Amino acid sequence: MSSKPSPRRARGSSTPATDGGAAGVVTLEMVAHTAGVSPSTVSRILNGTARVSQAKQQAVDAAIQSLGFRPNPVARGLAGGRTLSIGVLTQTISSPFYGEALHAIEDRLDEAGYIPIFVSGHWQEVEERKALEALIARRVDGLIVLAGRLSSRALQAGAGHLPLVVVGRTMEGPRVHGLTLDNRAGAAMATQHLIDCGHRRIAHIAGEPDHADAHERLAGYRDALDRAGLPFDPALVTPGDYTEAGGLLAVNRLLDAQRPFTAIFAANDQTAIGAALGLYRRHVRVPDDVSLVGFDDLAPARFAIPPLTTVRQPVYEMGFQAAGAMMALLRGEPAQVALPPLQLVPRESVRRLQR
Amino acid sequence: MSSKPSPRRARGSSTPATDGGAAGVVTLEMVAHTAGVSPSTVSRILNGTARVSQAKQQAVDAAIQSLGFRPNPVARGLAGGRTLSIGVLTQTISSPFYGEALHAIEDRLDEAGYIPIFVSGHWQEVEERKALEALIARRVDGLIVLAGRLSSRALQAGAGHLPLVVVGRTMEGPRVHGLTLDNRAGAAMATQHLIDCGHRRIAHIAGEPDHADAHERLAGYRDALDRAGLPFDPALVTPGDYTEAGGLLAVNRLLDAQRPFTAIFAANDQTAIGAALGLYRRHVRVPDDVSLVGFDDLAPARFAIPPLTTVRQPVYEMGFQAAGAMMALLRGEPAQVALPPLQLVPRESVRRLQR
DNA sequence: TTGTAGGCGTTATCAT
DNA sequence: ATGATAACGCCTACAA
Repeated sequence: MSSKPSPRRARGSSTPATDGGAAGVVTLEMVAHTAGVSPSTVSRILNGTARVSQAKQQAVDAAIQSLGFRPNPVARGLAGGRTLSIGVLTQTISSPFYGEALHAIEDRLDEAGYIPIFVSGHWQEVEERKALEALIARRVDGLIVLAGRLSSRALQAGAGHLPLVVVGRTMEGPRVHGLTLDNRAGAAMATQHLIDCGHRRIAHIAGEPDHADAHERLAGYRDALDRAGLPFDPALVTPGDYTEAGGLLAVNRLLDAQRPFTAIFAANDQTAIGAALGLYRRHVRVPDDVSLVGFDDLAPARFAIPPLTTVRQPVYEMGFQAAGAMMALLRGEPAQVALPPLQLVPRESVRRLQR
Repeated sequence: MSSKPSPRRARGSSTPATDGGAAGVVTLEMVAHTAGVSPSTVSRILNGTARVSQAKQQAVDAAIQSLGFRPNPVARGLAGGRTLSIGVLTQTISSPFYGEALHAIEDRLDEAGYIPIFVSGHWQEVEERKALEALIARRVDGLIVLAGRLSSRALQAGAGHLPLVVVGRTMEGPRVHGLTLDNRAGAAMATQHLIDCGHRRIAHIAGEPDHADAHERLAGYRDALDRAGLPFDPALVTPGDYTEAGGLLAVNRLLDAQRPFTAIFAANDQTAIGAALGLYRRHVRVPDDVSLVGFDDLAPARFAIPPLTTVRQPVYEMGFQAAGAMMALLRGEPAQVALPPLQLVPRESVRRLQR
């Protein structure tokens, strides 16, 4: 004989419950019951896994409505292996730069019924690795990585079999996709703009030394100089770290070096804004005395004093496309992405030199 | 007789696997097996649910190590009802203001082994409600809400039995906690500073009309005026919307009104920065012609030109404390939070008037 | 202290 | 097309 130990909770109890639908208690099984079908049928309807008769379809739909049923993603994750969640490894959740990308990822994923799970790596390998593990333990269905220090190999290994989309890096593979922007061309564009305005002695405040894009931007700066037949003067290049404070320090070094220049191309907007403050402190006027160009076109650039001429990076678009690429990978399709090109946004921080 | 249909996947197979620990395949059952104990024992050790003998303790620890076992949160969520995740309803993931709070929440939660799940409400009731539902469907263990439009009642109802921490609102209850800052006092502080510097005709650019804190800041502004025996001139108060663009527009209105003023207290930093640009455009110098004070002390304030005098809101701290309060609620303890007070941060946008 | 067994809410396989 | 039924990986009431 089968003695049935009291279950932990009465299940599928026939209490229709007057509770109007307090979240969380309505199960698929209850839906099946009130619709007079089997749980499998309900599941099929929910997932479109197979065709079902009109009659049952309707009955189930009705039951779902009246009971206010919401499938439990946790149970789904366990049973089906899909959690409808995508892990997003970012560097700082509050980054002015990536914030917009996160926003976009959220928007795009939401469209598809997915939810992003954000974790921060803080630009540190160990943390990034930990974060990746946490995500995988959470059984995310895919991984989107925004920049970071982890090597591509480590990422691939870390992701295992999960589809992977990496922003800011070129990667290709069956379940892997990388999205990049042409930093070098963008930097050349910025520099060229200064040259077009008659500047000949153009300084550059570089980015964080071990970010690949910092090197690319420096290369773009040199490209433009070369193309214009202008000499490259190492004394006019000084390191920054992509922060305002770094820009401030850098511009002081530049000024102290006594090497004349009429314009500065900063590796990003934050650096440019810091530089602008540095110039202000030393009573060097922008753009009257020195012209300034940034890179990124974050919100603060538009309201800087004076408004900052910069190179627009389609950050939101990048996030959106990254998420889109992930959805494609998940469907087993190749990821097709077309990012809008970088664009120069002329504002008021550059002066055209008289001659 | 019982015919056993082939299971979906071989389970607890005795294959030790040379895979060194490819994430996700090692189950608690396998740990139990290699440690020579029952699964419940392993579970108990993992959760500290009961005392176990030293010997088994060691054996299990060893097994966990060697197998590289990581408990599956999804399964845990299903079985135990705890997902070790906290839902965080924010308004915009890329908000310069809440970004820092999110960062803090992440930090604090991480300490406790929890993970935040961020969703955005975009300041819209319907979205906020949807977001809340999504979080609950995901079986988060608690809810942290950052501002928003949802009424406290709706929040309470939406959260159901889940512990709830709300930032920017006063709420109390057994499983509910609200964190607030004294916006009114902060605004009074800012205004008082201007008064102390000799300003008598002080304009105010208000915040988003239907944010409670906008009203509080306006009230604080009036408080200071009253205390100093200065008249309140409605013509010197104009609405803003907490954005730079709003500040720009507002300052134009102020200037066009031809009503003299020597200082502006803006409802937040973004507004102040927009106002600064507006003044710059009209060739009104800050602080020489007009002094300017903001509110929040976000990063851009420090590098504005000139650096903005403002009232520091401990945003990071708020996020940190909110998460801490949640952890307390989860332990069944009352939430104790002590936020640092608001502080005036004098920088360079205020001029002391000669007399 | 430890083990056994049933259950969490779904999905997927097999059979009809 | 539909229904049983086992399984996903873990937790916990109960028994020992």
